[in-house]
Amino acid sequence: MLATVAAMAITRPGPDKQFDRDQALGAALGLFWKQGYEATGISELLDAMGIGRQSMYNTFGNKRALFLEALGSYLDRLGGRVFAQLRAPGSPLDNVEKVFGIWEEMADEHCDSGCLLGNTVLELGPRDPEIATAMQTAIGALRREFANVFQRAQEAGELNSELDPEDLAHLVAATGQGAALLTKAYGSPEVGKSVLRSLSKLLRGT
Amino acid sequence: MLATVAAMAITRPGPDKQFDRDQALGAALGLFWKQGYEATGISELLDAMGIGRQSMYNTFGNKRALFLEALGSYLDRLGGRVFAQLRAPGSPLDNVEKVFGIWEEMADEHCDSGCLLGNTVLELGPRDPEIATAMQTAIGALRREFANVFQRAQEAGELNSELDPEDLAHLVAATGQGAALLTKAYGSPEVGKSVLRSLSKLLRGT
DNA sequence: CCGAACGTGGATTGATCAGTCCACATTGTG
DNA sequence: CACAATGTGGACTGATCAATCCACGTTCGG
Repeated sequence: MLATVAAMAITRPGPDKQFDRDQALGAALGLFWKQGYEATGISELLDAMGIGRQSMYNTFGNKRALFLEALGSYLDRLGGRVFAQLRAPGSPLDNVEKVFGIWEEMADEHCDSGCLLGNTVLELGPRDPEIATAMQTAIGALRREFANVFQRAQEAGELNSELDPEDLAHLVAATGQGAALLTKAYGSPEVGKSVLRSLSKLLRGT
Repeated sequence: MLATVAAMAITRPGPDKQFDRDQALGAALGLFWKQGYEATGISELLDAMGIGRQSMYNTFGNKRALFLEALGSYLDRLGGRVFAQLRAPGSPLDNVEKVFGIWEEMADEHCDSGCLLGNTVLELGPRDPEIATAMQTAIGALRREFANVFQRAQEAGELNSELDPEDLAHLVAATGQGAALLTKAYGSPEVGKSVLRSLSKLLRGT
């Protein structure tokens, strides 16, 4: 499971850790996100996390486990925002566009990192079946949520009912990934944002 | 330059190479394409190419140069087909859909490899400025060609003239990359093909 | 106040990698 | 036939990597 293990509640003897676990994990996430798994070395991670070697191994296990935790926190955080927005009351198509807004915000703040989900699919998918399966699951969850919201949009008369909600969900997932890739390719958010706005227009039927 | 250096025309003494350079390059391309640059080792390359270590270094220089040649041949081959189709006489929008057909064909034949252009952007873009620039150039050339064809489509009345051809070109480039990514994520061509067909429908105005 | 348990950091290890060295085989030339 | 030039393959090298070992400092329980 990629789900983060809940922090141990039992009090135990000995000194507490001298660093903030979540902050260290966030620093590791930033590096993995921008550089990828293999291109990020342990020493580099330790510098960014501000902790020593043994502390990292004691706390997270090994490099792969650290990466899995960082990936899980990324998916939880981003997925949480996106899913909440898609399920929010109000116009379904407006909610889709608000999700595009979240993605544009990400492009602004992380224009040279892309999307960790897509990055991981390409780098680790071919040689790590467990990660590949987890990524399929994450994409599938996103697609299902979009399919639902497109279904509601059709029922509300906001969307051409000849289109298949499942296919549109695939299209949105693919275009979102492509926008993240172009954003990283150019190191600037403008192209990716233009992509999302064009897709909005097409979905609106113009 | 990524352009392949023309084979030397001058005859020279000594024995000829005992292998087919293009075939060896193709084998290397297949591995880099599927696995990425770092995940592909020299020994693995040599096995697939069917040649010895020293032959590879004599012929291609080093791993990076071998990769650049493989990448160049990929871009030349695929770009050649796509550009020719976009410039072909006839309906501009039909030509766009025929390019989608080329991409679907690629998804069928290489469903677990994705697109080497996108793969390279994500893996090597952040730490190899020369490659990053080359990838920007390749994407830019593709985008320009699509923008031209969308312009012609609008002049022919095939496409809503309120849309910006440049933005649409970005959208198509992004969605194509996203479709390749989803194809690799699932290891099957169906999702990617559905994405391209949905995009076709939307471009046709439903 | 002492001792056990834990966190920490520097030194070390074993594996793996790209790249090189060198001896040998093969071919064309004088 | 012999020499020179080139292609080839196995052994080797130096660097880098993740991961471990071990000695030290700190904190809490009895």
